Amino acid sequence: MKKLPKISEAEWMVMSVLWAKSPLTANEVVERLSGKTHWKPKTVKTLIDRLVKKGAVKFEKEGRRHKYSPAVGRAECVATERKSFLKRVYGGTMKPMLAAFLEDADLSADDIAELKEILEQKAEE
Amino acid sequence: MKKLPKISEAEWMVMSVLWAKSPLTANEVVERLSGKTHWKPKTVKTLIDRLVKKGAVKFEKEGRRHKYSPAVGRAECVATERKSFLKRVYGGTMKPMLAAFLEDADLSADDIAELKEILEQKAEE
DNA sequence: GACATTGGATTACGGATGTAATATTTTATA
DNA sequence: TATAAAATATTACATCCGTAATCCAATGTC
Repeated sequence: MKKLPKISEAEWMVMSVLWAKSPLTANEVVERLSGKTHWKPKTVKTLIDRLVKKGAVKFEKEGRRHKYSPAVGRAECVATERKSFLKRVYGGTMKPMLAAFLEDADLSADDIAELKEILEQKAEE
Repeated sequence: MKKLPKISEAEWMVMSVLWAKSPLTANEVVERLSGKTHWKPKTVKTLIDRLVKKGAVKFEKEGRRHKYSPAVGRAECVATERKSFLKRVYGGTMKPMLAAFLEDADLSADDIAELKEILEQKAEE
């Protein structure tokens, strides 16, 4: 299992748009971020460059433009983030944290049903 | 609601020991961290100082020693962290993230029962 | 009282991050 | 073909973070 680069808070925004759709040009990324952030285009470009340098994003030249795509999977990054979060704030134990999340969450009846379903399936294992 | 200082990864270690017990002298904090980390005492001192400067830790002088205590609650900090995490990786929607957590988690039968209980109570609201 | 010890205060330093501006290279246009 | 427009590459810079070392002040010791 290859190891994932560390993605900063601001960089996550960029990765999110690329995970949603790719490949994209730098400008397309900028567009998709406007509204969500107030970053100048140059800022976005810097973030993309850093992600490329870290190996989290790759690109191919299409004509003379670059088309960027994620080089790492969203699921793995999320899992990494989740573990780091857990370790930091809950010392690694899942249950208290899940309890806190569930209590806190704003869930529809359907959501609740679905989550219960998951728990029931786990109970059977 | 006053706003919480941002606590870095290394600083969380320090906060954790102070949340577990306080007040403590700097050296007591160092002791409680040894084993968990390889930090030199000076490093721990720096972290404590930074936390004081941020307003996350306070102290009173006992003779020439300082006795340090948390100035912010663990629960609030955890909640803040949780929200930041959520926003970053799931764009703020709870359900998919909870589903991922639950599916992934290694839970005992008791844990599952307790979590289901929470969901059932929520369903009644 | 002089000196060693011990703790707190100040300073250090490289790398990461947020937030860009400037410079250079391509490409399109007149 | 000279120049403007656009895209990429390079550079900037303050702050935060990890990781300490050094300096100073109070205390205990001889």
